[in-house]
Order: sequence, then C-alpha cells, then structure tokens
Amino acid sequence: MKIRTRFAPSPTGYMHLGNLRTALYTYLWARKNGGTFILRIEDTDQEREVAGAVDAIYQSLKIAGLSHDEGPDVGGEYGPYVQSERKDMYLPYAKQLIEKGKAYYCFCSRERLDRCRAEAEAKGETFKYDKHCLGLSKEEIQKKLDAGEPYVIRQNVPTEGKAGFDDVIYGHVEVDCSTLDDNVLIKADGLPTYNFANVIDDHTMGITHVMRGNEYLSSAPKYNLMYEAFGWEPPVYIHLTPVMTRDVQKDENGQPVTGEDGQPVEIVRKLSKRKGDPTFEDLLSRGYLVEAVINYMVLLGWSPKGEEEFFTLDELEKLFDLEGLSKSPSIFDMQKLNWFNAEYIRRLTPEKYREYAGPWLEKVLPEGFDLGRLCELLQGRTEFFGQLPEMVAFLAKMPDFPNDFYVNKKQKSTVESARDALNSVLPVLEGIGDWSEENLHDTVLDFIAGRGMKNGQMLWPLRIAVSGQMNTPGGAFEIMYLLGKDETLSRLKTSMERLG
RNA sequence: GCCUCCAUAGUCAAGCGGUCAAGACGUCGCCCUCUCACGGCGAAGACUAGGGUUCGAUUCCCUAUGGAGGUGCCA
Repeated sequence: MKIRTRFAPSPTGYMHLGNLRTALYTYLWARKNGGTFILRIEDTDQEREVAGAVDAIYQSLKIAGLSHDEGPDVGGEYGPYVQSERKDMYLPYAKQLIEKGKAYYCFCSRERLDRCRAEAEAKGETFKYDKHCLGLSKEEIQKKLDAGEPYVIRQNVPTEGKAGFDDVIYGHVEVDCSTLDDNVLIKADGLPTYNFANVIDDHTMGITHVMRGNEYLSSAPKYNLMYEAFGWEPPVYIHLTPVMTRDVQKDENGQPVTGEDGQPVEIVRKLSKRKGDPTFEDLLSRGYLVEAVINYMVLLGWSPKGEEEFFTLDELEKLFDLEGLSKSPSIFDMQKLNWFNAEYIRRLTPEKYREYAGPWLEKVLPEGFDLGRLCELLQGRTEFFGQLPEMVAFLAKMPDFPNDFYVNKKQKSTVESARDALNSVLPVLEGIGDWSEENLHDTVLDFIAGRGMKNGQMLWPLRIAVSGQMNTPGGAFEIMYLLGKDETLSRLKTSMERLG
C-alpha cells in the first residue's frame, strides 16, 4: 500500500516551531516510504481567518525544503485541498451518520448550552450535552428544518461501553464512552468542525498515516467511532508531543505570579508566538540557517539510532523512523539551537558566509572595511547572523570605556604598564608604511622582543586602546589592520590622552 | 473537578529484566592563546516516591506525587 501523509495546518499567518516539526516528521515519513506528502488547509473557522496566511504556509514549507506532492497550489487528484472549498462534501456524510443513528440534528440555542454548562460547572461536573434533541421525532425535526431554524449536527456517542484506538507511539488508548461528549460535527454555518472534517478528509483523501499533535489524543476515540460507523478503515495514528518552553507564570495583566516563597512560579507551556516565543520565520529573520533549525527540530522529540546528530534533509529522508519518536513533551532549548547554528555556520564556505553576513555588516559599517578579512575573523564566532551588528559596532564607532579595562593580571598589565607600552609603541606604529596585518604583526613583535616584554603586556593594552572592549573578535593586529592606520592612530592617541 | 497521556542529569535523550546507566547542548577546571571564539583534555551532574512481581528491577504491575493535553458551533 502506498503511504499517504498529510500536513494540515490552519492558516494563522506564521509557522510555529511545533507545527514545523510536525510538518517535518510527516514529510519525512512519506519520503522514507516513497509515499505522498499532502498539504491540506484547515480553514473552517471563519472567525479566525487571516489574510495572506495560506501563502505564508507555502512560503515556509518551501524554505524549509518540505515540498508537497498534492495541495491547493500544486493540485492533485483528491482536491480541493482547502476545507472551505470542500464545504459541500461534508453534509451528505453527516446525513449518512444520522441515518445510521450515529448523529442527530440539534436545535439547542447557545443560551441553553451556556446555561447547562454553567450548571454543570456549579456542580463541579464535566459538561456533557444532554442529548436533548436526540428525542425529537422525525416530524418535529422536519418542521424545524422547513421553518429554517438554525441547527447543528452532533455525533451520537453511546452512553456506555468503551471506545478506543491504536497509536503507534502510545499503543492502545481506551476510554469509557460515558466520559465522551456529543460533539458538534456540522456547525450552524454549515461548515464542519475539525472533529468531523478530519475524519471525512483523511478518508476521502486516502490518508494512510495521520501524524498530528497530541492534543487530539483524547478525541481520537470519537473519531474511530465514526470510522466504524462508516465502515471505513481508520488510518495509522501517530500522535506527536508538543514543543514546550519554560516560562514564569503570568496573570491576566501579564504580571509574574509569585509563589508562597515569593519566587516567580515556573511553568512549562507550549511554545506560543503570542507569548513571545520565536516562530520559524522569526528565527530565519534573526539569521538562523534553515538547515540548522531543521536539524535541531528533528532531534527535539525524535532520536536516531546511532551517535551521529548532524543530518541533512536528504539523509533524514532515509533515516527517519517511528520508533525514535518520543512520548513526552520536549522543551525547546535555544542554547542547543545556537550551538547547532554556530556549527552550521562554521561549516559554510567563506563565500557563503560572506553572502549571509554581508547584509548584516553593511548595515552598520561604513565603506572601506575589508569585509573579506572581517568575515574570516567572524565566521568561527557567529552563533546567528543577527548578532553581527552588535559584535562589530566597535569598529564603526569607538566605544567609551573605563581605564581599568587595561588591568589584566594574567597579562601582567596595569594602568601604568599600559601607559608605558602605548607610549613606546606609538612611534613605531606611526613609522609603519605597509599597514598590512603581516607587517604589523612582525614589526610590533620585533619591537616587543627588543624591549624584552611579554607579548600580553603590549598586545592587551593595545587591543583595548583601539577597540575599547575587553573582548573582540580578533586580536590587536587584526583590529588595527581592519581599522586602518589613520583610525588606529587616532583612537590610540585619544585613549592615551585619557590615560594621562 | 473529571478523562487521557507522560515521568532517566538544567535541556535534548539512549536504554526496552542483569550496563561502572550511552551520547549531545549547557556548566566547571586545565591546555592553547594579546581578549573572545574555535580546538584539545578532563570533571561534576539523572533513573520522582512507596509498594509489589522476580534470583535480580531504571526497565513489568499498582498507588501516590509531579507535568502535559482534553473537557468549545477552535483546531
């Protein structure tokens, strides 16, 4: 049997990382088996429509390299692939269910439902629809229908017995039907709910493996009841854990909640754009590499067989398996992503690095810098490109700095020794004609050797004096070279004046 | 509250009845070094608790605890 998987996001306008990971796993499983990867847009909630959101999904999938074989934009034999365009397909199926006694019309008003919900809550019970409309006679129903009364169609879940399903990761999951509510299948606006649409669409699109977030774990038994009612074979279910983050708990006003000990209450919650967590797009715009993000995300919730942890998409398409999928939620770790990204950046060719870094550097540096050399210095120190402007800001403008920067015990540098060192080296630098890095290096080292100094005693203060920073991407020679002779000497003199 | 699922270091995780309980990120120390970073070497750090089952439990079962998800005419 040919495997068909689907990624079915609702169009929110961005791709959050949990979704990206779901898409990735779904894609990989299809590719691994030579199957078909389908994109379906779940847009049945008209109140939540976001303009341009569907295009954003195409974009993100494309950038991520997860190409779909069927979908709204590429077509396919099982279309349409947008749920709102399949609007008319659902009602007939719902009517089939009604004929089988597995669903029924419901004319209850929202007010009545709200009231029931409130009552249940007051009694500390879980709200369940009371099947009020199940008792309506055929004639009553027809009368209301003819009169144009608004209605929904509800699933008729048995009041006793068990319902369950099998999941590749979780095994057999079973619940008492008595705990299940009669969900709405068709809404008053005629559109299906997710609860119904996923069943109809997955079946009619021939989906063999359903991979989705595990927020559906508790409703899956109800879906299986429908598959049974239709006499359809349910798909293989693979419920994926959510991607979490650690945060402090906030109240309605966004203020941190403190516990009895006065400390902020730590919670683990799902990654959420609204709460400030990065989306896939955010990461890219901060200068993360697609490959690195993919590599990190695939390992968050899945582990390969061997020890290797660097993978290209191509490799993953062969390697990915279901056994490695994890059962418990995993926390998104920015530090490890940073490490992956830095690692991928280091492996870039110098040309590629320059291509990525260029725009970030040009934003803050005036013309005339040797960007090629600068990039060489930066490549091994870049975690993500967005940090570059800050890293090189000192090259564009000399920062203010306190004189105690000169003090370094290990280099045997003090304010006094720094003053001496700088005074002595200034004429040497002034006399240099060939301001190349190599010549700077040789000349100054010769001079240091001649004076019998320790390298650090000269080089430490020199680097501070021209950079104004304790830490710099590169040493004194590299920085002086990059700044050029005029700027170096001018910075040096200013720093010396401040040293007195 | 009720229902479902989950539980190995700060994080990702291997393990699937007998292991000195992998590996990676992070942390710390040392080396390299004019700083940072890279690189090299090394260290600390975990089976939530209590009961069973078993010759033997991290591994199987139960209970508790903790966490997550569900409890929408959202998906």
